[in-house]
Amino acid sequence: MTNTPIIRIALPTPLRRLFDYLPPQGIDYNSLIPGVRVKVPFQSRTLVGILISVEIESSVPYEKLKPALEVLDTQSQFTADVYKLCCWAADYYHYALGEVLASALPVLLRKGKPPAARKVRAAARAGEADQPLPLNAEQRLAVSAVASALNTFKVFLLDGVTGSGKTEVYLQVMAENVRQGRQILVLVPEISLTPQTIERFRARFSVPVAALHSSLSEQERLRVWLAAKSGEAAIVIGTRSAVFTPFSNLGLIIVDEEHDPSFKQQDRFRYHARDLAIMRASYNQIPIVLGSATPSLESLLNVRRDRYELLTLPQRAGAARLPQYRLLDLRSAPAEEGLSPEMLNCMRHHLDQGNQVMLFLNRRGFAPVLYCTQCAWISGCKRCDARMVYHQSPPRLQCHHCDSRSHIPRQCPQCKEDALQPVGQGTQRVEQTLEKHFPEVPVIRVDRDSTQRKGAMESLLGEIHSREKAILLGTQMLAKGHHFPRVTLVGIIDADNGLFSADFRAAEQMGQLLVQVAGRAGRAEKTGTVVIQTRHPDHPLLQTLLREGYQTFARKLLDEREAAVLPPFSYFAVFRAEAYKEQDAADFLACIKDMLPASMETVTVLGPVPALLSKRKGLHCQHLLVKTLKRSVLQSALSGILCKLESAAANYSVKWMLDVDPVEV
DNA sequence: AGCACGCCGACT
DNA sequence: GTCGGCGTGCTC
Repeated sequence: MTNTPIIRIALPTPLRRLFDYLPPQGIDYNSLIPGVRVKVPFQSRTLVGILISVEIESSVPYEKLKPALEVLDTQSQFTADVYKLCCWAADYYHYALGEVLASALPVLLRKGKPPAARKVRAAARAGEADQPLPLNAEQRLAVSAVASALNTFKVFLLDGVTGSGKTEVYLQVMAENVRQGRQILVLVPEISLTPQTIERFRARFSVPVAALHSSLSEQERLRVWLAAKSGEAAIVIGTRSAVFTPFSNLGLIIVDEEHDPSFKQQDRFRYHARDLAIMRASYNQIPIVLGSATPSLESLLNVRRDRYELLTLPQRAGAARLPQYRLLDLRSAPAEEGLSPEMLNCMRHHLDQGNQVMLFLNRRGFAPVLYCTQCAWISGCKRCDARMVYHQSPPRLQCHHCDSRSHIPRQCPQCKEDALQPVGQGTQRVEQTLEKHFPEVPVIRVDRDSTQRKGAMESLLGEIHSREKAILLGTQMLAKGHHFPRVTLVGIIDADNGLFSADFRAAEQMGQLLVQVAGRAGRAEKTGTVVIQTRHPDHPLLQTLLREGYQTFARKLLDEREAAVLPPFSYFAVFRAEAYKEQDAADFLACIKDMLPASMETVTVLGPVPALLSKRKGLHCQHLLVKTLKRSVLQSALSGILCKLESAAANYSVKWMLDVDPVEV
């Protein structure tokens, strides 16, 4: 027996347990505070872990305990709420606590760098803050509802279409919070954190506004993190990982475009930033506002169950009218290169009046596949279960899943005939068609290929704003977050993808996309038109969306989900396994299936089945779906098997991951 | 997940 | 004789 204390450390490793160490030699035991970073030897490596607790004894034999190398901090790196949030998330998403804690820290701190950043001169604020805009009755109601809940935990769903003045509601609620000297966290989807957005917030407030986005250097990121922790930054705007930013005095959280799937992290630690933000608000007893023109079905159900308070904004502020929808039946009017004659006429009409037209097609490249008309060969990817996309400039075949590229064959690789044809439409091909039809109008293409270069997006946006007439053509990156006041016509080139899909969320996402895209049309007092090309103009969901609007559409979808017992009326988790041999992945998942409580009739297990994209980068991917009617049953069923899983995985050569509340199945 | 240890093939 | 292939096993 010894009276040396033991320190329990969470390490950034996928092993779901804590590790015990002896304190560093000669250290003052008073400096062993939970939450400090500790440098420790771990097998042959040195890792930076987080001190969780100080213990009197360890279940590990004393002679196996190694002394830690160094305590790196004098105070915890975690505020109480963030620490609690990490513990909750590690449990809920069944992810190793050490990795969750590490992911909540800026990279420089994870690596063991000192918690300090070079000071920079605070940006000089030019002139007075912008004045608040006058509010309509519903906006005033929304502002006062949130303002009266300051200092209590309450979730608000702010349902307001584009142009209804949602941002103004945020700004005025924030202003009230700023007056009380409390900090604000604003979460936005990746795509909408543009310099314009940040500028709008900066212009309104005379307090420091910091932004956390992907193009910051690690040094800058640490600086913002420290400024928030010290209370110096009054407002932090950031994408999903900003939900872990420490604050000294957080008073309000806003999640803009709460339905956006980019709030769910899709690799490693698969958390949902909106859901974590709600937990965080409850820990702090503060209000949280979820805003969207197209709320998620999850949030709508929470409104229905009186967990959230719904705040609705009227259709559109001022004189601007809702866009008019038109369906074009592609079966009766054959499209030339993807564009039906009626679509072209409509475009001509709007362009002749000096307006802009926006066309939306969710496929980049020239054509989605190269096809041999002689022997039916298609350009498949060798490493993926997907097709190589035909790109024209620069000419190549390219897989959009593994990025492998090849030259375009002149003759069919299979039958050697000269009969190859690019089939279907991508943005590059539509661009070419448009240039033929409208030689006098500039076509501005916005997709991943045209915005790859740093600053390319900004210059394309600049061009759009400087032009009168123009055709904007793009993938969904064009649909989100940008404002184009001159656009009066929006064309959807193919709406059918969302109508018939294996993923039960496809219809919800299609509806959200159509409404969001439509919201881009007809601002600035010009009436907008939305033209939708489809082969299924009678589809009931499409009809409901266009005739009765998103709310009714969403209600019908919710009813369908309830009838089919799909989320949010049930709870999903998916085990994904990848292996070079398909059988290995399937066997491993079958082994998990056997571990799940078979007797429990409230747990349904489906699979293993090949994933939608069954082969990626040469790896075969299989899924196992676990579904329960009660959240707590899912939680305990998963907890029960995860500890056994670590050792089992080694017996199969598989890479596996667990996705709780998956956004795609 | 890493990373070391371990036991069998073609290289200066 | 050694460099190095990735199978197996462990991390306080």
